Amino acid sequence: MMEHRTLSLAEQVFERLEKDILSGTYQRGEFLTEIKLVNDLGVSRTPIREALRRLEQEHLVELSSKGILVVGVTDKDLEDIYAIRLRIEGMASREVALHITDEELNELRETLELQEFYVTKKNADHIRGMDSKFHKLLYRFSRSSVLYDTLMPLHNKTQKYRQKSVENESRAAQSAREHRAIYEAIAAKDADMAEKLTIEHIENARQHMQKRSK
Amino acid sequence: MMEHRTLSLAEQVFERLEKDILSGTYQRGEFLTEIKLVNDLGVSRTPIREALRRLEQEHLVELSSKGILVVGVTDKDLEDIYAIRLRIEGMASREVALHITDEELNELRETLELQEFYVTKKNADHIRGMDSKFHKLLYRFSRSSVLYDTLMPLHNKTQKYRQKSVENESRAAQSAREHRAIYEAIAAKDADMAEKLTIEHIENARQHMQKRSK
DNA sequence: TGCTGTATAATTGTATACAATCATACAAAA
DNA sequence: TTTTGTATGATTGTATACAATTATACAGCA
Repeated sequence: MMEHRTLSLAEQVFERLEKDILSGTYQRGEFLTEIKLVNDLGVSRTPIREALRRLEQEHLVELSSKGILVVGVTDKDLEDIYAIRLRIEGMASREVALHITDEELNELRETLELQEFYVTKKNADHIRGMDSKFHKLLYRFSRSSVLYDTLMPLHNKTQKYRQKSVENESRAAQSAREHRAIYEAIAAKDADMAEKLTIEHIENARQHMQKRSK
Repeated sequence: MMEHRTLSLAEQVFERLEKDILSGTYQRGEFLTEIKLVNDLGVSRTPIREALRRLEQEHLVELSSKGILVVGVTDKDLEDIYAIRLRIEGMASREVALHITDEELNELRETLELQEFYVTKKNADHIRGMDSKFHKLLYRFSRSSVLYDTLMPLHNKTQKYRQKSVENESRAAQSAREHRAIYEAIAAKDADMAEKLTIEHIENARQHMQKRSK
């Protein structure tokens, strides 16, 4: 396992497994056992079990006496996720526009500029990283832990779709432009506009996803 | 610890701690340690730690090297929760109306009738139990695990408020009437009506809460 | 053939010992 | 007085042994 000290093994195992499930390394329907994970990850069962409890809570695995069933994210889940985000993610941006500080605005801008940079460089992984960070910052700057806790898992579960999405150059560029528009509305403290643009951004992502899956 | 076999100790500890935090037995701001919980609950640290990881995920506690900080639910959280439920809980009822089976309809009706019975008996604890079950059934019958996983923790966190709410006879009776109206719309497979009535129900609960807290 | 009981193996569940980390108090020095 | 170092104790982090449960295969029997 990696060598970030300060992150407990349980934490590292959680992130690794979450990533591997969301990215498809562990396939939906696959069966695992704790012992297999001990061998794969080189840590004892204790941190693995603690990570599995959290993954179960996120509905990414189901635990039973038979073993660990990888659940992952279905196409139906993705549709439901976008339907929900369409209804509440605008709330977050509204709150951000109302309360953001200069320092937070800088962090948001730097993230956006990096995203735009990676779009010109056509680096899909980094684009997705910055796309993710932009949304995560919005959730945090909403100053609502409830919104954060609700939206983060929903956003995370779209990872596999977004990976494909950013590999599409025109969608990646469009997405960055939409982020910039949201950023400008927030910088102008225009809450109505920030909310409206965020809803449109989610709606565009949803339509792009549905178009792809046909 | 209790004697429900089939539920693991980790599961029981999670439910017990969740209940004690949501009901206020453990107060917000209070510090716990794993050893204290070992003594309080009479089980070893292993199941306690697994439960704590889940509680941390739900943002009911914060874990650090100092110990376990009880976070609980603030008034601000409650406002955010109702704002979110107002936007998505109607979605769930709509899906229920579109897909419910006769058997599920029976279960919903029996839950509703029990709630009405306990309202006449003025049994606040049981009213809240049935109120909770009604919502939980709606989430389940929506056939969307994403909606279920999103709405359940939000609903659970309103427990302390709802306890006060059902102790108010007129609000308890009104809430039961609203549930009946939602049930009738679902039974008639009227998705638009089910959605509309659910939104109104949440809005009423929210207004009642805000009135109380003044 | 199909059912049922039972032995066995695989898996998770739990407790506990020990390691590592971290907070704290306090003393020493600047 | 303030800062810094350090010892101590408290707490969490991790590994592992053992218990309990459960799935499975298979033999025996109707």
